[in-house]
Amino acid sequence: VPELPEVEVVRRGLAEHVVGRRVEMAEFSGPRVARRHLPGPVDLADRLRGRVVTAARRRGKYLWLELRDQAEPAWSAGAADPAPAEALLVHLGMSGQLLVTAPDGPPIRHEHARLSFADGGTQLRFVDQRTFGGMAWSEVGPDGIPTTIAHIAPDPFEPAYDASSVVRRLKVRESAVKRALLDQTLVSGIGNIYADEALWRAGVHGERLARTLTKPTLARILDHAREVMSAALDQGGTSFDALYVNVNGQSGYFDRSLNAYGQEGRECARCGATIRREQFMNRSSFSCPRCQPRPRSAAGSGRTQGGRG
DNA sequence: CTTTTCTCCTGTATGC
DNA sequence: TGCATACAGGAGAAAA
Repeated sequence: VPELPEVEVVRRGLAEHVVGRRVEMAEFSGPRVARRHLPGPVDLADRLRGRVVTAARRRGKYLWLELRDQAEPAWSAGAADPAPAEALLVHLGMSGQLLVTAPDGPPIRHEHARLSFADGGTQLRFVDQRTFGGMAWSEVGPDGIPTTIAHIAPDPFEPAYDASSVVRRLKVRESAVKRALLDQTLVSGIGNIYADEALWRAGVHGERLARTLTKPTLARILDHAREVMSAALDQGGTSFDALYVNVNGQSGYFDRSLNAYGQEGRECARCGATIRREQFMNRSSFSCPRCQPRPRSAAGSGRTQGGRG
């Protein structure tokens, strides 16, 4: 499941293998992969053809290829402001992969999009088993962010990220703190795995109401989220090779030293208690029963009681 | 307006 | 062995 660190690994791969190249042709398997692009896949392909990829950028779990008409910045000659860029926006969803492959190979299973380049070199393919991910075209706003994801908050690694502002918004949230951490309009990049890890590190149960936690505690949770994602990114850089922009959320990164997520039945690394698994927001949550005691009253609402043994 | 639930999808694991 | 079911879950639409 690609969260911020995994998406960043992909972005780096794109920066290395795709930036600077001119798109010769884009092909899409059908409307679903381009469902966020309302004019449809044919229009999307038209918008990509002939454009030069000038950058690979990311906010949270979204990434995008910046598109311009030429590689050389027109403004370097000393004219006016640069023309606003456009972007091919990509979200990997749960199972999306961007793969750099040899040109003109046979379709990969679940391949939904393919970009070929004018240099005749490697191709970029979007492969997604569950097709929760997708691609869309977007203008880029004056802040450098595609306008279609203007509602996505800065992630903890951006200069625009303001932790104290996030804490203030958490302080008035009428919902469980884990639900808030997963809200990409509050802070982006955190998914189920790193939310559980951050809460474990902070020693806070995810179903506690956000507004009942102190500001220092909320700040600590956010700091832990950034730190655990940073550590994961350090480890994730390895599973990469020349022709393979790895997105393989499965094998490559599962060596991550997780303390809570997926650790049901194992000993808590801090206190030795047995890590438990509970259902929350119809998802699995993992926590330490001793380090992260449940709130007294049901905080998150919804179906919170674990139904699995 | 804020918050919660529902829906999309398919490979893998588990149960009877 | 075979078939049915649970599960993984990000994000936006829809509902409350």
